[in-house]
Amino acid sequence: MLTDRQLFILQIIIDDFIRSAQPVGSRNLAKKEDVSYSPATIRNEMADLEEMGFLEKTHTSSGRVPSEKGYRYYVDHLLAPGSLARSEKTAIHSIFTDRQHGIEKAVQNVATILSELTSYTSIVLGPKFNDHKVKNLQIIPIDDDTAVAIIVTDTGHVENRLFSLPEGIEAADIEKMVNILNDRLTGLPLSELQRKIYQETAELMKRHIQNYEAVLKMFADAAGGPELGKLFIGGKTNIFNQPEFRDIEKVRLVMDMMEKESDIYELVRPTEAGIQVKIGTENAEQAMEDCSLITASYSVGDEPVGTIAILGPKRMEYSRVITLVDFLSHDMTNVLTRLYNTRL
Amino acid sequence: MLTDRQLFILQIIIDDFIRSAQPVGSRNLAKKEDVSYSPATIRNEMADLEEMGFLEKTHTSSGRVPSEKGYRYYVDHLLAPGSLARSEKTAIHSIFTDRQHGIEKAVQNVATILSELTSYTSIVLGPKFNDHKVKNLQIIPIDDDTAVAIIVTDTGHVENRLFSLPEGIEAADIEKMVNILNDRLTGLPLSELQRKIYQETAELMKRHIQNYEAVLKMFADAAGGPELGKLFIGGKTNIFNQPEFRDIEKVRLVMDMMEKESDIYELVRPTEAGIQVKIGTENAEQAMEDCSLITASYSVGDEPVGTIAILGPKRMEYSRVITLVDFLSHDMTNVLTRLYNTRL
DNA sequence: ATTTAGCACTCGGGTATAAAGAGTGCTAAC
DNA sequence: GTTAGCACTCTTTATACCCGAGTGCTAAAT
Repeated sequence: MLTDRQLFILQIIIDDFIRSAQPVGSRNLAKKEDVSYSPATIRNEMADLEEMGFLEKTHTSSGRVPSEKGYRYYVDHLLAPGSLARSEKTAIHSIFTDRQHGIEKAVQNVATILSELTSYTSIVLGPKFNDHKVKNLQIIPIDDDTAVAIIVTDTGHVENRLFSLPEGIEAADIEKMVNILNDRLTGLPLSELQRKIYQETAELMKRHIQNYEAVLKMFADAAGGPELGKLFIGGKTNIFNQPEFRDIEKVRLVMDMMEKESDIYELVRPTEAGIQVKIGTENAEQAMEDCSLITASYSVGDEPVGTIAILGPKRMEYSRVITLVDFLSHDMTNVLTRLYNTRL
Repeated sequence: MLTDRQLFILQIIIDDFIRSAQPVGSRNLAKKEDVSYSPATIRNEMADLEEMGFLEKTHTSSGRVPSEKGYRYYVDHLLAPGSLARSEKTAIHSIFTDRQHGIEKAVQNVATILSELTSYTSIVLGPKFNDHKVKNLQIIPIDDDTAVAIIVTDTGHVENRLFSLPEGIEAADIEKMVNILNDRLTGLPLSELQRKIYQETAELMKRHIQNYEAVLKMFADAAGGPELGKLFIGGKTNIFNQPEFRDIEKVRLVMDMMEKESDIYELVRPTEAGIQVKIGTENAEQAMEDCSLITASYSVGDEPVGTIAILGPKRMEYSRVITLVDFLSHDMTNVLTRLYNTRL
């Protein structure tokens, strides 16, 4: 449906626009060394490409600019697979060498480095802990009517929550409870914890502890943690560098969205595995109209547990970013899988 | 040094400029009902005020704009003490009624509500936990060479850190250690924890546990927590509403700063008690040139533990914000002091 | 049947000019 | 001491103008 020459011209136009942010005209295009057609020929092809919806004009006599459909086609069919510089690879690997600070810090670093490497905004959805298994449970009484529930997972992650103690509960009873809980629940994945608390321990507790129900209920409530991981965003202000965001209203739209965690979750919520590219209005979010989002999930074993994403202008360096995000997501998958399996 | 009339005029000019963001001219000023001088008189006074450095012109024949010195004088001498609307007071009190979610959530709410109430940007430096006392210590081994250190304070705050276990340590030894640690360190303020760990427990451990030193060292390292509380920022994008920040470069400067935690810490690091107003270049930070910052510390008992702050344009509603910040900081002090004391 | 050269036309951006509006400073009168 | 009057300044807005980059179309060249 598109001739080779049309493909070639479309590609050059988009490549050029991505670099320059300027509408590209037939004259300048013809001047490039690897282009051997006359401006007039190019104009004709451009007119056809526009008619088919791949290009647009900003006004009647301006050069051409890729349309959303144009970008889509470019991403789906024309992308030259890029490769990473050695320095980029080492930068990425270095994130995970220092393991001592725990997963959170590492994920934070991923966000920072991604945004620095791309000079776009990075979003990293930290791993969810549903699959991680309970290593240890504690109930630490704070005063007469409050206690802290602590859950340690086999990955070294610690969840804690305050909860109310019913009146008249005894320290000895709490100790007994903790023993029973640990005995029965250690090794369970967090996702099943809440469901199994009653099932596994109620019977036993009934026998040994009076008034156990109220405590157990509070503890079970506290155990119902967040389903998703934490969000990290790097390079929030990088959008200011983009010439098409000289307009303060546009910047504001994007900035406002970035402050609203729920919107960002919606954007990067893991859906399918692999790399996804959402261009402009392909994103549900209104504020993303002039932006594109490239997401990749990373996994532990075969289970996707989080997402890394790059948010940039529609005029994004798709090739570079896709290569980078792909590489990094695999790297994260490897590291996390190894980390997790050694602790099984 | 300033006549009453000059004070009066200065005040009206600043009030007006804060409202309108427009340079104010003699003609318009004279039209106000409570002004009974002719434009010419006002012009003379304005010229004097300018000569003294309280006012500035944006160009030779523009109206006057307050200088930094003008704002300073206004804040120090001319501020009409404002009062809060009932709705504002209830909004503030409501932050602390729901205590179940712990201090972090409450502080987060403070930031959000502050920014909504003022439509400026709010910064809240969460309480530091130095004074909070150790309630319970745990060491949970994760695998052969890693463990999590957990510190629970009497306020229900939980600190946790991953650390390396030396080789060949036994589970039984760890249990003994935890017992000794709890026995000796419970009740100590966090700030002294690290220092006292050796002092209080080394002797005892030497007697019962072999190879205790390596573990103790790691644990002591992990206990050295952050000195300051967490930062919360609300309404980051509110600056976009200010007409003097139509300029994308100015916005960027401020936004960049807000992404840099260390800069913000520097800005709101608690210094003296009470309310402080820093206008424009009175702030060390370059990016604050066109902004003002109003800070107030809040305390537990007599000890300041954190800061709340409002960051806005130099043309800020000083009166309103000061009243609000003052009220809120006292409210927080009361709530936290009560909370803390019941748990002593 | 393509491809290309040539040309008329369009539009945005930059510059010059003019007029309007808001404001000042100064002088002289009140 | 206060104020009216006036000349002057500077910004803003509007208008006209030209230039450059680009297009679309037609006709010639390949």
